[in-house]
Amino acid sequence: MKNVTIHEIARALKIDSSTVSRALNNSDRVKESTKKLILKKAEELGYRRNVLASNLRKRKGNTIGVVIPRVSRHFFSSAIAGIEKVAQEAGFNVIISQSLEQFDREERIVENLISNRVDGILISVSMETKKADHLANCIKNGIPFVFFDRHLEGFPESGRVIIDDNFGGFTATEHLINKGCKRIAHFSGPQDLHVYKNRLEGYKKALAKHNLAYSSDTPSRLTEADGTLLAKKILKDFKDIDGAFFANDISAIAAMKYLKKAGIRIPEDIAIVGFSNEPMSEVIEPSLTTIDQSGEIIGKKACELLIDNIAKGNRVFNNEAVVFEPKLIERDSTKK
Amino acid sequence: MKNVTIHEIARALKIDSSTVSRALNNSDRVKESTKKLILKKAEELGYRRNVLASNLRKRKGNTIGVVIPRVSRHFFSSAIAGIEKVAQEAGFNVIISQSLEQFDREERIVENLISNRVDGILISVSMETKKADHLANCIKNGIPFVFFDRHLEGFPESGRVIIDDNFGGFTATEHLINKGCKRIAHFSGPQDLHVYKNRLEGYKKALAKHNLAYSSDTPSRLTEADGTLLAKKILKDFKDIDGAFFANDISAIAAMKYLKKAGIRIPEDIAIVGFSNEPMSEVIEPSLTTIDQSGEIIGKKACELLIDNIAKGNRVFNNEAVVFEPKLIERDSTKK
DNA sequence: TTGTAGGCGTTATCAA
DNA sequence: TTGATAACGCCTACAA
Repeated sequence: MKNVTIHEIARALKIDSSTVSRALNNSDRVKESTKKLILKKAEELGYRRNVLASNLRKRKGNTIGVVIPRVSRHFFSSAIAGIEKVAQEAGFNVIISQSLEQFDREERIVENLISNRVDGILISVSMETKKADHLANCIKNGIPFVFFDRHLEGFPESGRVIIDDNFGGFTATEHLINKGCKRIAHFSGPQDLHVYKNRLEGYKKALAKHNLAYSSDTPSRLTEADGTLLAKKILKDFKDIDGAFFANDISAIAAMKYLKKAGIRIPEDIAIVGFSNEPMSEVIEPSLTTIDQSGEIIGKKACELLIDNIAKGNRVFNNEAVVFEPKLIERDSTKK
Repeated sequence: MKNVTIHEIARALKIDSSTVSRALNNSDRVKESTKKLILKKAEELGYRRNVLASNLRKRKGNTIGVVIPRVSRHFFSSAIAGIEKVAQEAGFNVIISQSLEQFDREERIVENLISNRVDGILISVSMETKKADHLANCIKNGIPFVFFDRHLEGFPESGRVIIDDNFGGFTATEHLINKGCKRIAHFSGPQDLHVYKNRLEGYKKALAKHNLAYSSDTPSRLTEADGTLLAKKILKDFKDIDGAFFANDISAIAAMKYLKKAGIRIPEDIAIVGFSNEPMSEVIEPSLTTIDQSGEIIGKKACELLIDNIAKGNRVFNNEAVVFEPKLIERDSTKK
């Protein structure tokens, strides 16, 4: 399986490979006529630049690594869409990997990206991530990264693009209050992640503002199974609530399914608000009131910031914290 | 930003870099004691193998490229899960790219993968894909690929892992017939793709078997918007149908939403069957009867086949066509 | 068990 | 405008 190289083109044309290289890179230091000749011969021989060799020589590969919990979550797949758009325009390739919410997977992925000499990393950390040695490694290796959505503290070098989860939690909760709910429960996620901690804070703030009692369960991982479990708990331990704010849609929807089967009327008995605006939330009945995070915009912005930092050649990092304001999407699960 | 190389380790230890290389590759042709020494020094210096250089030298990169229409479709994200599992065990990296159903994107992606010298490609083609020059290019460059789900004809070199869409279409349609439907419409996808053509064939076969009349619309791309459009057409041109088989869940669900608003009762007025078993199909009311494609199993099998072919060093390709039988998931949208 | 030497395919620097 | 040469970092015959 012989691969055509610049040397073969050079040999065929009886010129030097360095000239071929220049021509293929469209340098202006090569005569137009020979350039044409070279391009033609390259086409003819089916030449294809060996990106590995080129990157090795240039010590960079024009590649951005993206690390997310899972591609199947709507927020993340929209973020990817935004990232790819920006990256492509700037001539970067994108490598996507999913941690599946597992810290060890996340570690391996980041190690791998470093080893592959990516130019930068966009990351939304897993639910298990508490330490950040793997990210410290990036810095050590001169690879800039930008957090989006789920971030960690302690990285003055790196930017982050997030939403105001505190505001989101506050808005969700106050919406329930405005609808007349008096006993509102909140079901949160891992508190090591700011997104969940802040949603909880926002919830508390809204309660405090309106002088209502606090009623929250221990945080879960907010999977579908967790949602079902939480619904059972509601029927057992939170029997008197009239409103519930779930920290994501997946758990909220699973809970709704269970509660409906148990004869609880939504929103009459319990009004419900989710978080993320998964496509499913529009489909379930009653449709689920939720908070939209506009993943595509966040992805775009994060990618811009990263490319900016890559361009800066990691001298002075742009460690901006861009914060978007999430939007309440009012639907039937709170329509009283 | 100095990167630690094997040479620096060698210099620090006053030995040759080739010994270092051997030690780092855990060769048994280096004394245990020096190996220990080298590993320790490597750790100490924060050495990290330059995968680019290593791959260049070895002329292969232990990487599999995956090309799919979109990550946000349940079938594809489950397929990815299966692929990653198998790939990881075999020590391969996985690069995921989405064509977004656009042929030119798909072409670019494949070109890119070839340029990056991936060891093999797993692909499920876009709805726009009719030609396959880009894949012929893979063969020409000695890169094996395996189709999964959406495949093309004319590649005797490459295997494929698919489901029996004909059977799926037949099963879906006969299910409607068994439920008492007499006038069943089918809404298909691009006929260049075998999956949709075969689902249509299966539909026809079931009708023929039961002596029922055929009633199908021109194929669409089966997006959400298409689903809404199809629902409008049903109200206008297919007013008398009592059953509908959609070639995917996304369009079926969009249609259901519209029909419900228009006062059509499901399944009483029209029974509906989708295809793919998207998570949403379980959530909508009535829950949607559909055909499950078991993405993870397909992904796994496809990846195994590919790795098999990679191992064969593209001498004799395993061009097996593995066909899985899809399963009907009966839900409320056909419960008469 | 270790060292020597050369090359994977490109690109950058210098000289012509 | 072109050519010669070295280097990017690693691996692997071959020799010692």
